[in-house]
Amino acid sequence: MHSRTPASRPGRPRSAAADAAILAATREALVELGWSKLTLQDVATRAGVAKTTLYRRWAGKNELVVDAVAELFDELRLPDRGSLAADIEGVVLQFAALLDRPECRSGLMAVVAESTRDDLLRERIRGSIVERQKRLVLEGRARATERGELPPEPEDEEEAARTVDLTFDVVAGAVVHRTLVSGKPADEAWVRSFVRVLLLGLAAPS
Amino acid sequence: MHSRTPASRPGRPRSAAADAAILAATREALVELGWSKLTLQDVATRAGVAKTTLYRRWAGKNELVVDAVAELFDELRLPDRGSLAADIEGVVLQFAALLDRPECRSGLMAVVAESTRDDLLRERIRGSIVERQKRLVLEGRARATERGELPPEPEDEEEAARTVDLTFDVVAGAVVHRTLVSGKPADEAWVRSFVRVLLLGLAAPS
Amino acid sequence: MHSRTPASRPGRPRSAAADAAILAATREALVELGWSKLTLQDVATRAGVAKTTLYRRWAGKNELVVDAVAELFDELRLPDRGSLAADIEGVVLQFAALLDRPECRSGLMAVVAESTRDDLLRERIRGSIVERQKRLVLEGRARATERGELPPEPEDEEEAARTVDLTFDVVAGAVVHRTLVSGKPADEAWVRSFVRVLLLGLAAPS
Amino acid sequence: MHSRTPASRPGRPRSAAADAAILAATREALVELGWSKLTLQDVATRAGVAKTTLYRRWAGKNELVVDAVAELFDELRLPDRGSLAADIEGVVLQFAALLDRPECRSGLMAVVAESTRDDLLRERIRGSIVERQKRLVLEGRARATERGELPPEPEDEEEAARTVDLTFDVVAGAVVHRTLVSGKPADEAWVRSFVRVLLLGLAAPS
DNA sequence: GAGTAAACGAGACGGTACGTCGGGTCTTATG
DNA sequence: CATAAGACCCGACGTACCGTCTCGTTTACTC
Repeated sequence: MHSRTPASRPGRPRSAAADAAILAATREALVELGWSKLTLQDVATRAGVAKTTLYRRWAGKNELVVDAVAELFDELRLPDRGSLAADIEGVVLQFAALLDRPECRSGLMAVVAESTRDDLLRERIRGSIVERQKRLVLEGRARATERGELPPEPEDEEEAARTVDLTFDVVAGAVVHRTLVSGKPADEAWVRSFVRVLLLGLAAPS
Repeated sequence: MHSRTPASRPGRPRSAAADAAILAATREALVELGWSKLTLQDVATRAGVAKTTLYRRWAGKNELVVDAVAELFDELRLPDRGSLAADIEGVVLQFAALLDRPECRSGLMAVVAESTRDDLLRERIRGSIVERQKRLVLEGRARATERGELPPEPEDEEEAARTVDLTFDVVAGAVVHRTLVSGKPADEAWVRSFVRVLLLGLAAPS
Repeated sequence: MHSRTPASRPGRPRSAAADAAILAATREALVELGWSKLTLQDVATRAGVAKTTLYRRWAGKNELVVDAVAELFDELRLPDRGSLAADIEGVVLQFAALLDRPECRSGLMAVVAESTRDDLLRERIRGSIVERQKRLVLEGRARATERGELPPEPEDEEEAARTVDLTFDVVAGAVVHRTLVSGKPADEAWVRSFVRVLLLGLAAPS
Repeated sequence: MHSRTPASRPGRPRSAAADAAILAATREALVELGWSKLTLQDVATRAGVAKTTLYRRWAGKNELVVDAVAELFDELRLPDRGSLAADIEGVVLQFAALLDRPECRSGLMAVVAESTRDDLLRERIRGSIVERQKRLVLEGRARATERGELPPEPEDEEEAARTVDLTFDVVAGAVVHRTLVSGKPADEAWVRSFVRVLLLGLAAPS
């Protein structure tokens, strides 16, 4: 294993404070300017840092924004509200609130768009954002299985993973589409309808 | 009603051929370069047109790409395969194929990202792309209701519209998320699983 | 000889009023905008004329401005003030006043500058402006010779022409340089000093 | 006195070589293209420099060309040929040769034309070109006075300055007009005639 | 506590695209 | 035919941002 903490390399160490300041400044700039008008010089200035310092740590705008946005998603929590439906409603509302924050709206879609032509960037997004948050699905599923609300997990691990992926794509996709494409709020009423369809299907009697 | 066909305005009329050539050139450039490296000068050159001609018709890159991509979505058709599930599978596969085309991948997410800070652009996207394709949901729903696969539409018109919106967000969102965010193919197996969840719910016995 | 008055050519005849309006509009625009910011579209609009009409009559900006400025020089008159010195002073003051008008300042030097790379333009300037005004030198010289202020003209015609040219270059050049390059007014005091040098030479006792 | 050499300002210092390369490239482009077809991008490319570097140092085409042309004038020298007439003839011939160089012809008149509407530019021209070269008049005058060819300088300083200015306007103006407006060469014969008039006046017996 | 090596702030630099503007040509319908 | 209107192609404009570089300075660790 290569030295992760290189036993203090020679020379002046990188400022730890700078990283945090830069990410915060990036989010601040995203709020005020949005992705396309955000400039790295502006971020550097807001962070009280030189542009070179910024380039020493991130390869470019995309990578920086991925990291800045990724931190936001770690705030998500799966509440225990007693039933699967209520639990999902809770986390979906949090997710909707997150997507309502301008730094998230502007940044997330932009890097996803860039990632369609940049495989490294896609992997970075998947690693930093998508896969990290599948923990929520896993946790909810486990809790629901325990409660008897869902059938036991299939023994086939791949099959189980596919179900998690599908669930995540449906939930995340629906909320993102509602919020950013349709441009309507994912409010409590909508979330209730959505979770109903998710659990019971479209064909269920209303 | 104001004159829609202004009985020949003075001066040389705009070239009708130019519009089509520009939109085609835009898609071509999206395929080769992707959104972020696409330049209007390049599009103009491909279309055999001056840059000014392009700016006379569209306000900028965003508006141009929306129109170029919107045309693609009109190719979608709802096949009649005998059952609701099969119909949805059919159209979802078409949608997935569309999102697999580079001109669509690069362009669509980018303009959605821009639209988070530009209300006019969002409306343009909604009008040109989203609302236009809800026809597919309406048609599928009507056909399924006729077949007895879905309960009759609610009498409340707003309620009905909400259901259509929700269905569209779930379907479009899931496919987009699978394809562009998770970066995995929306192949037949995945579509079958997805439609099963959509119609019967997550809790359904497998 | 080709038909100068074409006995009514077929089709609509050219508007005679347009020419005058365009030249006047050109001078007006020169006053307000100067050479470099003057646009042909603007001139056309001021003249109440379409741009095509303008291009049908002049090859471009340079030719148009030469004609517009040339008209101004025809106002110059050689006054009879009784002595050669006084006559020259009179015409030089007129010339200075002309060069003080913005339409002249801006236009004249600009076309001269262009003419350094465009032989047709130089000939046009010479024909329309320079040679036309040598009449003043000829007239003044004749009058002075008659008065006995100058020796009789040399019999050699070329020699005589050379003297006229030299005189014109010295007078016109000095005034232009004073006014446009040195940027100081060619007022009465300066003109008096200048004419003294011109007639008596630098070495003359003051 | 404020720091002229600011003890090394922060940041990368400006490339000294770039300035010279740009001015040389400007003259080269003036020769090949002339003022009106000269583009800053082309100059930058010739100089092996980015367009931005050029704009960082000069406000625009006018300022750049003034500096590029001004350097040429510093080559002028007043030869000592033994008499005032011969000295003037010598420097006038140099001046004529200078005005025969395409980079000078195109550039000089163009910036003078622009300066009629731009006071800062006029001052720049005066400072960089006109006033600098009055040294030649001063030197010639001093030498001639010493030789007894000219009466001693007036004690009134303003009066003396006025004479210098007048001489400069007459000499420079005549040569410029002969060369650029009349479009004929200021060759030895012409220069001899001119200097004769300058020193002895028009009325002198030939 | 001097030496070394890297991080750092500042800003110049080579590029590239932007959106605008003017020149000059053309294509309409109208006079 | 000439004209008014305006679209069209072309190319330069001046600006902005990118990502790299080159300075002088600062801050640790090492010998």
